[in-house]
Amino acid sequence: MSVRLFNTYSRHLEDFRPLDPAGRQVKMYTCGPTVYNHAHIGNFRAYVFEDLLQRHLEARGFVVERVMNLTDVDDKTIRGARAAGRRLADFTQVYKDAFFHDLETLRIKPANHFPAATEPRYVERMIAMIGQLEAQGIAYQAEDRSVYFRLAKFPDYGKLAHLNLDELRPSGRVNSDEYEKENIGDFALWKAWDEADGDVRWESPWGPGRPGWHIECSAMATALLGPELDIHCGGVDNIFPHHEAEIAQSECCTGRKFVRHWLHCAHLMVEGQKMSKSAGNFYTLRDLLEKGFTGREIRYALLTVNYRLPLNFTFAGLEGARAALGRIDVWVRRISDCRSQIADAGVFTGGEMSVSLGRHKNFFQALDDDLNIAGALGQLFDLIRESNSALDHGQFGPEQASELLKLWESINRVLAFEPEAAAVPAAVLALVEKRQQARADKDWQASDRLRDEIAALGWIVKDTKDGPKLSPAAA
RNA sequence: GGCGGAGUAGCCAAGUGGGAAGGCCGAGGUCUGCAAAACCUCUACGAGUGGGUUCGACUCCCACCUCCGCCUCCA
Repeated sequence: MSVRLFNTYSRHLEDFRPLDPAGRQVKMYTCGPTVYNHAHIGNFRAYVFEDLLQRHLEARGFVVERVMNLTDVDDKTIRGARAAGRRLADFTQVYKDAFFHDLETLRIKPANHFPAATEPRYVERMIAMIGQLEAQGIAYQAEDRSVYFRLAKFPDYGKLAHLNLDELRPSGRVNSDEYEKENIGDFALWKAWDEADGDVRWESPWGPGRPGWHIECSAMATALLGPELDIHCGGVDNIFPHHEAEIAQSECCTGRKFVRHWLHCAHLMVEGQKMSKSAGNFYTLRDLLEKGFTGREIRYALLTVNYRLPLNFTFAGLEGARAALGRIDVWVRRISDCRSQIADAGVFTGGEMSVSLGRHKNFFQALDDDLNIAGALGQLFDLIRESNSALDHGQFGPEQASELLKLWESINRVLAFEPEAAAVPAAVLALVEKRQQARADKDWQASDRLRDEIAALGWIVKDTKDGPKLSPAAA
């Protein structure tokens, strides 16, 4: 079975086929952050979804080359830099660094390229593309000295969003004083400099200014991945007008179909409410880390709902994520321990790995179906229950455990849920030793006191039939 | 007004024209010095509401209600 993905353009599930004749190389572009503040969990939902997509494609044998852009010049970054009294590049660098740190916390695989809009080679390319559009009569400079895309020249505009532009009703945002444009829908390719921009300016054939937002993605995507992309992702709010504009610019410049598969993830709600600063439910990653949640717990919470459905992000959900991960942790540790044991012929009576192999296969088949993560996790938890039961009944030996761990590793390469292997301090190990002696002596008071001492050092000790097990107190 | 998405247990959530996955929480039990874990069992006679098609509808169709998104630079 092949990977099937919902394509925003066709509004249908489609078999995924990359352009590469060998069917292996995948060119993937993902819209990245505008670095004017810390990214919020809504942003990260999109990045976690894109990470799952990449990892699953890799599990299916594809080689993914991914680009994620950084928008480091626009109205918001310029405004922020001015308010902070800093140079634009210094201002955005803070948020770029924070962004990369956050990606690591959430175990998101780094893209192969993180191009920034202000890099000279990309600004040059944007100017070149605008020049090309102007030569074709598609771009024009208006009286305000900005350069616009002439929508009348691109009839396909609106097809991605399935909007009929003739029926568009003016919303409150449109009636700005942009009367210089030929058509209300024409979007900026080059924004002429004005005083509010300060020293943020590049020279161009149309005078000083800066690139429009949309051209940035077209320039960087085609520079790094070529004229045709296999996959382009973003949040649903990027569909219109950003991605429409990207299609228009790119296809007019290259004469080729820009993107084969468009994927967009739905928005996130917080505690059933729209996330907004005024509602007080606006969270960045660091807000949640300060509340004691870990990156992988947040990753789990962001990942467990299919990307096309709205996700209700709640603290109860985070607690649930913590508990579910704890269940996985215990299971992984259990089969790891089982593997490292010498087979006990008296207990081990033969395994039934066919069940587990079936679950493993089903896990990946669920993801093939437009990243059905809930279905896939259902298979994983069935696998956990079945193998736990087999362990309890002695129908499981080191060889089976070894096989099962390999299956888990391939699953974890997609989920990235495995706990960090925290090194146990020698002091804790020494206390555990002493406690074992106390238990052997049936000195329960000493045993309980030692358990408290171990807890005070941040570790929880549990007595299983295979001996004491340690785990960090805070997941 | 146009276009699109969604309503399944206390919470999250999946598949399916014919027995309603899975996770969290909860209850009982086995095990255990205790605790925890693990394991076993139980928890929606019903799927927003009302119709219709069908031998049979949570699934298909229609209407209505509610929520969410987009409608010119918010993931």
